[in-house]
Amino acid sequence: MKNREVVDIFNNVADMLAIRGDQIHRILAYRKAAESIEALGRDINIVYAEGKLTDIPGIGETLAAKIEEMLKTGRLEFYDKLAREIPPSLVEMLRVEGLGPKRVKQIHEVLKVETIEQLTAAAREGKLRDLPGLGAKSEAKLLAAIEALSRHGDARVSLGVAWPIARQMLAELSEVPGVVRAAVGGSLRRMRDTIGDIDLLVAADSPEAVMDRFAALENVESVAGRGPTKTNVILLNGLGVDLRVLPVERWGTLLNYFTGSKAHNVKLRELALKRGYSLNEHAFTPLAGGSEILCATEEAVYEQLGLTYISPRLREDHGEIEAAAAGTLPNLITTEELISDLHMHTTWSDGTLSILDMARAARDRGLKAVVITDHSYSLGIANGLSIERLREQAAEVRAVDRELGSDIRVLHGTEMEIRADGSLDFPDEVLAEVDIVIASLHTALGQPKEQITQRLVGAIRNPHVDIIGHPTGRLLPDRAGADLDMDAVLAAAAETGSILEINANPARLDLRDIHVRMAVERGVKLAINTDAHRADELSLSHYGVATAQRGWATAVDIVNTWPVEDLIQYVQNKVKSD
DNA sequence: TAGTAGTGACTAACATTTGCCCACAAATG
Repeated sequence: MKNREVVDIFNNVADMLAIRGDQIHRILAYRKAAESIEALGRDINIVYAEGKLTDIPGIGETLAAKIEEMLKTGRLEFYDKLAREIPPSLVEMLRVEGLGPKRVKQIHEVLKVETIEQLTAAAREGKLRDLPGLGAKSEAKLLAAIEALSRHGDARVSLGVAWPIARQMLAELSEVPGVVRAAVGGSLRRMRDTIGDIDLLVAADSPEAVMDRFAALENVESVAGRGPTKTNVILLNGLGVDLRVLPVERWGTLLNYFTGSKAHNVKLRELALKRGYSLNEHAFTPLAGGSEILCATEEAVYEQLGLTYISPRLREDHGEIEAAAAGTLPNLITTEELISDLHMHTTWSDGTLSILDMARAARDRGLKAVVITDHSYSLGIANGLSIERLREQAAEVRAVDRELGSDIRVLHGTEMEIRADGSLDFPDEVLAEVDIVIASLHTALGQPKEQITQRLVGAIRNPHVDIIGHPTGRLLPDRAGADLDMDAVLAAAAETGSILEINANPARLDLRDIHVRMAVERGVKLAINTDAHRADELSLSHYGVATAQRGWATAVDIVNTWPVEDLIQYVQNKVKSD
């Protein structure tokens, strides 16, 4: 059984318990366990084999025993028993916006409705409006919500899709008279790899004008709710957008609240209570009575709590609050610190620009070094290079390097295929001729864990391979990527000094945040590369930086901050030390 | 249910807005 299945079962159990009306803390225990396993980054089977299940936050003896049962038998008796009482199809009904556990229970008990289909029929027949607490309006709203669910689902979109939309909306709201500040909040500000909805915040004294403009933006399909301080809309693409407007003197608490995460907020508010304040999005209020303490900046919010400022990228309740209290937060990598990009393509394979044009574009962006890394021949669909063409290309790269002089170093590399059988496209003597070797998986990503892990570890152990490109091969938001044993991959990289890539393309973000953090903890070096196929894709590096930040990475962890001579020295040492 | 203190009992997840019905459920971070 995989992590994902354990997570799903625990989440389903939590939903079933909620519908049944169980005690809140029991429900929370299952949710917390599911979240912890989701953020684990390691195969739960391995953690179990090590006897370390109860080391996972929120897993005690009872849940450890349940995990053991699932891993050993593939089933959970408690879940099966619960399913006989609360049909799992009722859990599906919770996905309908506007339906929570109480309503689902009520509808199930009174009308014997068990599925979304039956719910639709009941609503069409006008049976819902007679239930206490519901009316004709709720009935119509539920029908619309069911329709929306079947049209868009409740899928998340990738960061790269949400970010430009949010920027555009923000720009338009900023133009409204009276707007002092406007910002993105939520998971988008935290730069999670996928986004469930967009959260926007505005500082203004009179919200009405802002709300009007917001509701009238051209990509807005419908207004789902509107009050004096809060409006939420659905975009044409199905994405939800929330807008919150407060006066500027409350900006710090507002921004902090609306950035989240929820778990981070709850922890902060608990901390506030311990220090004698109630904290909400408006202000700190002394429990003993007295006037509010307003925070115009987030720095002031954290200071009031006795914490150093915490970057939005870290706000997941993954230890950042404790680190801020102890003053041990890392000095996170920034985009400005990147001076090289080690992975890009040209017309020699599937890129759109010549070597010279790519190098110039990189130079114009202020980079000090680039590595030209076109595909190798077994990736035929991308016009991969043969040995002969690779050698021809080397001459052109050297010429471009000379032509551009001291402004930028242009190095020759390759993005070489790791073939399905684990062999590499180029022999060692050819690899020795190029400056930087990236090895990547593009095919047969569905191989069994053992096999694909060995395939990647084999490449890591080749002394000529310097970087592993987009290690898992995932594509957001839907393709999961290779089922790698990340413990084994990181161990091999740590041992050999191999560099793992954080591919900055927002459709990849691979390595992902939790694996970046594991790599940083184990001293594995990382590279933030754009994998650009066009000039404008060189600007994607900030997504990679955000991912690195979410993994608590600092400049020393990221080889793109190093002077290029140091990097060349580093990869040459790898060959020598073999 | 987890965690803690202590081997069975107790505590623990914050604070809001909105809609719709007329007090509460749902949704938000």
